[in-house]
Amino acid sequence: MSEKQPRTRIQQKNRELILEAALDVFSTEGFRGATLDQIAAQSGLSKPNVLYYFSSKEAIYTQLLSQLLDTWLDPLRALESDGDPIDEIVDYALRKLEMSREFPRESRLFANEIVQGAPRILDQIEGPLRDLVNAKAAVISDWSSAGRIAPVDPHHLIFSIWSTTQHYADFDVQVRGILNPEGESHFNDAQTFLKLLYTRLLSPGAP
Amino acid sequence: MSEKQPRTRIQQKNRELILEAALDVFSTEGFRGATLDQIAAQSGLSKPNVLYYFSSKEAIYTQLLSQLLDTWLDPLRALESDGDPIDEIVDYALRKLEMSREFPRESRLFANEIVQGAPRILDQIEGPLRDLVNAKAAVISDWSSAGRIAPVDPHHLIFSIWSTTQHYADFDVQVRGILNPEGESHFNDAQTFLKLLYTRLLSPGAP
DNA sequence: AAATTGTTTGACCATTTGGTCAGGAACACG
DNA sequence: CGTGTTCCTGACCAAATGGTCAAACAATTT
Repeated sequence: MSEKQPRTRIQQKNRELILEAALDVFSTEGFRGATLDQIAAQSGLSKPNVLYYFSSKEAIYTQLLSQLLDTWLDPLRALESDGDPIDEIVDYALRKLEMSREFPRESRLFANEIVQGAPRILDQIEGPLRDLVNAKAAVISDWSSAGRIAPVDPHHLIFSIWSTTQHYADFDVQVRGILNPEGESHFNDAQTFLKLLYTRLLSPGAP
Repeated sequence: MSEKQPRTRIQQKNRELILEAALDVFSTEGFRGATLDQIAAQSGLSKPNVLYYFSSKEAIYTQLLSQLLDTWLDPLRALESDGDPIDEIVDYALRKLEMSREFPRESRLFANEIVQGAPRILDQIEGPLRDLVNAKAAVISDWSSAGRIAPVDPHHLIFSIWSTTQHYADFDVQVRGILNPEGESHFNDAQTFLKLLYTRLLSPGAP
């Protein structure tokens, strides 16, 4: 299913060039909106040359997408049932926020795909992603019924972590437009805020 | 700047038909990804006829966008400094969630535009939106320093409300893919969760 | 150096796309 | 009814787009 793996240095290098350029383009234009000419220009290669390394526009896109999905879930995988529940969840949120800071293009690529109906990733969502989420939701659920954190719906907790953290990558323009200063200090404020948000939510207390 | 207003019933009706169809198409494909043929087909009119009512693809899009932005901020406008602070904020979040349930296409249209860099709405964001947010942030800030709610960064509070609520419209496919049941009951669960989230965050207590 | 294999390109193609236009059909109204 | 206005369409166009291909160019191997 995936593209044949590189045999020469040139192949290695040019594939990376293309994927890098394609990430730029797809993440800001979506699949349909992106053009091979843009990707070619951005990567410094000619269009036929791009198609020498990838069989089609779609091949580049799905390659990017499948590469991405795996890394994307690492922060959630790292949530362990051993540690302190609140720390684990807060840390998960902060790790996710960090990914938004480090890899905003990847986040936007994903956002574009999902907003537009996830036409070429739906099975990944209903398969592996769903399983992972259910597993971790079970862990949280256990913490909850053991009284170690305040009761919450674990699925919606996870959704809220996704949305609040990805927001800083996906809606970056909006965030910047409202907090006019150019500085990136708002990521620190976001960190503080999220720590607060989930600590207060989960600290045992009210029903 | 806006299209001349309708003079006949036919104009009225067909404009609405077009905008309705265009909302469908633009919200799932983004501006570049959408085509006039799709909009024409969806609206049941011929392509030249669509262009009889709107001067260009872009004209349809910007019309939709400017119409939208106004209604979109109503829930925030309704946040009053009079009422009980926590109720006001929780109610705001619930109103916003309700909009995600009622107008998911509008939410997705907006999401597409922002994710792709807000090329034709940036000034609206840096202008009116920014002003409104700052005004309401000031209100929240006052509540905060009066000790009526626990201290929080008001801007990031607002961002978190936007993201958590819009998530249910914009990432609908993902949400459904994970909570496999077809039923829409998850909106009720979301409501409960958000009520909890913001009540716990804002109830005076911890630093 | 010749032969083989891998890389790059200019020219080309079919289709799609946003948009135009001349004229016809439907409607309004005196 | 007739005449002006609004509405609608088929035919058309130029540009953009995804993709192909034969041939030129480099690298590598023998």
